[in-house]
Amino acid sequence: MPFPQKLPAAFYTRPDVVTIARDLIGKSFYTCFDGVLTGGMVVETEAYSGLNDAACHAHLGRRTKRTQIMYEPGGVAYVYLIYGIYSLFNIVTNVAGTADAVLIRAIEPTEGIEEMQLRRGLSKVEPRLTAGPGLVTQALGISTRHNGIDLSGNEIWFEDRGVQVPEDQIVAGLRVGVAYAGADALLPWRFSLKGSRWVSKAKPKY
DNA sequence: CGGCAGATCATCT
DNA sequence: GATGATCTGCCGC
Repeated sequence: MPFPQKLPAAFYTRPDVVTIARDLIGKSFYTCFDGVLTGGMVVETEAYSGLNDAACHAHLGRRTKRTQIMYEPGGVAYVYLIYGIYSLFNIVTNVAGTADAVLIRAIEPTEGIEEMQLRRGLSKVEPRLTAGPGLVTQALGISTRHNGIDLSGNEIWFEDRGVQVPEDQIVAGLRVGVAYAGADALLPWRFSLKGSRWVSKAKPKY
């Protein structure tokens, strides 16, 4: 099979959001706005499930203006503003009517590094470039105006570039910033690439 | 390096 | 009216 290959809709519509979050480690994440290509390899994700996950915005089928996009078929973006400052990017997964999503928390930069430095206001290439969910979106030029965008298009998409990540190189841990979710905060639904300096430094409150 | 205050606003109660 | 799937800068060690 020739690489690179844009991830097909079938990758996102699978039913297990936790599996999808794990599978995304090692895939490539790109944006191309006004002919400017930026991106890198996904090294950290978190899974959120509409069913049985109090940390999910769409917990128990909650439908609000903000969460409605999560009920679309897998393969579109869910982007929302947090703390009035940062846009967080998620991939909606599973079939229509379900509300699962994968938060992209960190990437290892590979394409358009200078442009990403410009967007982040950094003169050096360091983890602060893309190691965190609010930083990835800044570096890639993503904001809430991209909420709902289709990942089969040519502005925001994911690719399989043939990178093989062995199971034992993927670390499962607690999600960050979801202490409000009670027992569900203990779900090991955060995945990261072992040893990568591009994984965010944030630590779960447990 | 660790802890903490502050930024800033769309969304939801 | 309160809060958040965050990040930065400042302060003290």
